[in-house]
Amino acid sequence: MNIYDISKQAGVSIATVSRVLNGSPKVSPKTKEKVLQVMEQNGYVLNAFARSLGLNTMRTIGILCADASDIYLASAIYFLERELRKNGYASMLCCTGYHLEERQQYLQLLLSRNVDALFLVGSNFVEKSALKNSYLKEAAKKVPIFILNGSMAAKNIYSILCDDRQSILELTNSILLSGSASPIYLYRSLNYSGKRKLEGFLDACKSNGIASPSSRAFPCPPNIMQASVFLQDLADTGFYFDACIASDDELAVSAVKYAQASGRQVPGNLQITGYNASLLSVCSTPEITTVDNRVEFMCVTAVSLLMQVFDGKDIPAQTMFTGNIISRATTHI
Amino acid sequence: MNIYDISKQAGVSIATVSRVLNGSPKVSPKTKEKVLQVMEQNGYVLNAFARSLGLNTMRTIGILCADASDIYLASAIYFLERELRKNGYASMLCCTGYHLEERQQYLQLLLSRNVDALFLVGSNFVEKSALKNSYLKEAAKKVPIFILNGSMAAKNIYSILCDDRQSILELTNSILLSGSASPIYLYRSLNYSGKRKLEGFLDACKSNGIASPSSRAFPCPPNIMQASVFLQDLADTGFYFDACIASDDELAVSAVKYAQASGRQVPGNLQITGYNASLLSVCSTPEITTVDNRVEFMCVTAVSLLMQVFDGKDIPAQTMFTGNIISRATTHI
DNA sequence: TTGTAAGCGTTATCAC
DNA sequence: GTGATAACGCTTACAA
Repeated sequence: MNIYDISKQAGVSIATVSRVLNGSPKVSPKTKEKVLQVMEQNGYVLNAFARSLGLNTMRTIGILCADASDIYLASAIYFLERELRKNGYASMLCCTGYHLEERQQYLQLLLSRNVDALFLVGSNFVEKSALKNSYLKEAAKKVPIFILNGSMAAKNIYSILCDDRQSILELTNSILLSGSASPIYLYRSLNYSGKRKLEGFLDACKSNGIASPSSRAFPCPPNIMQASVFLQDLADTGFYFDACIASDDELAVSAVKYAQASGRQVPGNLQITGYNASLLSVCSTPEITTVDNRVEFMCVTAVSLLMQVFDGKDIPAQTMFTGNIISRATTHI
Repeated sequence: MNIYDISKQAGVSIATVSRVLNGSPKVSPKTKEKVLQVMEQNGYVLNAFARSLGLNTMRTIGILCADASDIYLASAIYFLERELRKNGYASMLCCTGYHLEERQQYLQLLLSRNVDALFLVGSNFVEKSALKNSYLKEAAKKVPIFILNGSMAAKNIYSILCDDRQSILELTNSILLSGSASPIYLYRSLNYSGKRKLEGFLDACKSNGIASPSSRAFPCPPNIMQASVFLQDLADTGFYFDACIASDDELAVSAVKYAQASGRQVPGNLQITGYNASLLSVCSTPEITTVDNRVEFMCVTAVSLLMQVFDGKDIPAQTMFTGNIISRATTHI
């Protein structure tokens, strides 16, 4: 059942059928009615492939992320998909893992499906070496690329991100102001966002006269228990700290677990903060002070910017917004 | 740049170019070499739309779920996408929310994109009334449908799920055996999986001589704090319970929070269990005893079954597997 | 307001 | 092995 069949039965040309299909105003109500009726009767469905071939678009956007099961990335995917759908675009999802080679390969997979644009969610997509990023620049020649929560300067590549440096800076300042004098910073990776957060911590320490701040920043093992043990070991070496600024909520949970296991009072003699305002931050007891980096806002904005690009408008290469500190029970702030 | 251009430059016909493109063995090495060289020189890329039109498939699978930010659904999406990609299929994601109307609408969206099959993740897709499920049967006439963690009998619809009833039954039995005499069951919704879990609880209570078990099952408010307050209120009415069997980890976290707020010892005079073996179950302190319902296994199996369907093989309409109780610190088991 | 006809870039079926 | 040529089902000038 295609538009030829419909056109015959309705006694019109295929062009008219197509016009009805695309809601053209240049069809008489009567004709339109008739055509729709015939379509209805025959359970006609439009062939997306044929339409795509003509229009050279399938109104589909590719979403790349390292791991859709990550609680933060998952929420970003959710919001992106919702906004895209509102605008009539479908979402093609691809989880790349954390290796450059796979990222390149899966990006090709999406491009080969002729997506109209790409969203890269998470700052791990931007490598330090320009050479390793060249595949992105190459891809950007075909479709606009949006990097969410990461940044990279190149033609047809747009970045949108929370000012993580500023958030951690303010958070650390508040923690120091509220009585802590020996903060430590805990992180997992130093991708773009990771580096910015670390900068925020270091800068806050410096401006508050904390000695050798970089010796107070620690890379932590990935899982909750391991990270908790790591802190216990650190404390056992005699290294003193009275505040843990964690780069994400999961790491903050580890700190809470460490505190509970070693009998330290939170926030009494150990303040703890997380990042992302995820469900994890309220699952722990006490509930964790964290930073809302406005995933929903980021996604809504990103989609809105994409639509502007499609409309041929000129948009800024980078859009940065501020986060919001959510004070809870693990701090005095 | 299309195959006509290539064929001209290479001095062959478009059919030969197409054969090279599709790795047909019926091309002489020399010709193949030449064609590939011309393609390379011109940076030729195949047009996915045209190919799809010819083949009538784009090797794309639609994944429908209520909410991709849900920690359980997110992991399912992750595993599904990974497995599909391994088999050369892309994934189109659509989050439907929890309303029937939207589910129908978004299912149409995916069908209109000509996906080759549909995965419905979560038992909320199956309605109680057969009439409300008719849209699924209709869709199944076009493409095979897989329901993950739910069940429905119809042609071209396949179900794959964990035996949640059995898991909760065993869990409840163990809890009762370990000393609790007044268990309560906490749940959020009574979709297919929800009903099965409740049955497991009720059956276990009956076989252990617990009086009027159905008066011991409670629907809870959605968010963590509200559910915790709900339990406090319940206790305040004088209703006694010494074990909380929760239908998911988040609800179990609420129970832990209630216990901590009201000074009850866990598991001393209150045992608590969750479900899903999610990150939430280890974020809480004490870590929560839970059921691993094997999301990864479910997804890997589902994709494998789909590939068998594509191969024209006959597969069972329903596949059910057992869960695995993970004993942690909130129980005596 | 409607119709004709030329694309869109492949794959598939023949014949040679 | 290779080449013509007909689908595939739609959009869209251009004509009427």
